[in-house]
Amino acid sequence: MSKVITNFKDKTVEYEQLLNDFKSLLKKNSLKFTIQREVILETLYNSDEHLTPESLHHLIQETFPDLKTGIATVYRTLLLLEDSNMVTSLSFGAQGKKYELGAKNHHDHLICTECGCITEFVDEEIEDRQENIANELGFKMKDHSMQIYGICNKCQN
Amino acid sequence: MSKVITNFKDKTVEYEQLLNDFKSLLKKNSLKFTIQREVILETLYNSDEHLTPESLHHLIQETFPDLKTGIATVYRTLLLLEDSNMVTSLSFGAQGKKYELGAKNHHDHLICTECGCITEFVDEEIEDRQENIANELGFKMKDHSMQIYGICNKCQN
DNA sequence: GTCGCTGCAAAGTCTTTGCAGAGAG
DNA sequence: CTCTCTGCAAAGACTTTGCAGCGAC
Repeated sequence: MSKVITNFKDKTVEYEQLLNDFKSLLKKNSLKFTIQREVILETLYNSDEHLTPESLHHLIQETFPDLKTGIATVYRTLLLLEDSNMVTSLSFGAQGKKYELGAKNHHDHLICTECGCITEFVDEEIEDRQENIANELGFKMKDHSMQIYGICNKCQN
Repeated sequence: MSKVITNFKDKTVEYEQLLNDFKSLLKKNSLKFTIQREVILETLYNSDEHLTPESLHHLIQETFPDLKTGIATVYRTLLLLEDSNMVTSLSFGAQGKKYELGAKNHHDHLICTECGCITEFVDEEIEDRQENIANELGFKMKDHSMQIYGICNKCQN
């Protein structure tokens, strides 16, 4: 049975925990914990959306108008977070990537081609099959992504 | 049981057929059949690789040195073919898209993160589940794509 | 204090577009 | 002939990089 994930962040990862992970990561690599990096992590955490670097940047500017965060820092931090597997990126047909927190909370995506909205879900059956397929073909699986494109409930009206 | 697709093009779509489809498509939209468009379709057909616009362009320049095909025409034709569902594009983590012929021969992809090679496969079980999941969530499915990332057999050595 | 980080702007990529001449129908 | 295509080069969109001053540790 597949399961729609509506509030997985609250259930599985507390912000405190996330922040600590981030700090450990930074310390381990002799990197510095800056206000910009914190704000980026926090904004990603508080957003239910899948954000592009640009939309994330806008959101930060709105939420923290006093902090002049440059788009370059957003890009740099997203790369850092992605390399550390703290965020995952989705590439779409068009241009640009969208980022979301939490590779640990694996899930796949239903993407509406009308309004661009994204619904997340997990299906154990598919997860298992993917692993099996990779094995069958001599592939050492590291990750996977699945997108279903279609028209969401709202847009069908 | 999943199935690796090794030579699906030969088995399912003849080039003649493909070319005719393309010509019909063009005629239907009052577009013209040009040598550049033919060469692009033919090169896509003859290649087993998933091609980027740039690699396709290079390949064409090598194969048809007399024909000065511009990269812009390659982009324009790929967009045309994609809009008409004659080719499908894959977006990767990095930048750029790769194109392949034949939306009709649906299959998913195993992508090696080391060498970038792509193995195609079909798994009925997953195909069915995807359809079901979309239905369960009130989604009218139009298309889907699935990629498994990992390390291929060769690169494990 | 040191050394990494930031914002800015410049430089890179990749892709799209405008245009005048070429070519398909 | 007409109207679309093409190649070229310029423009655009998105992302990365260099640098000088700033700030975490």
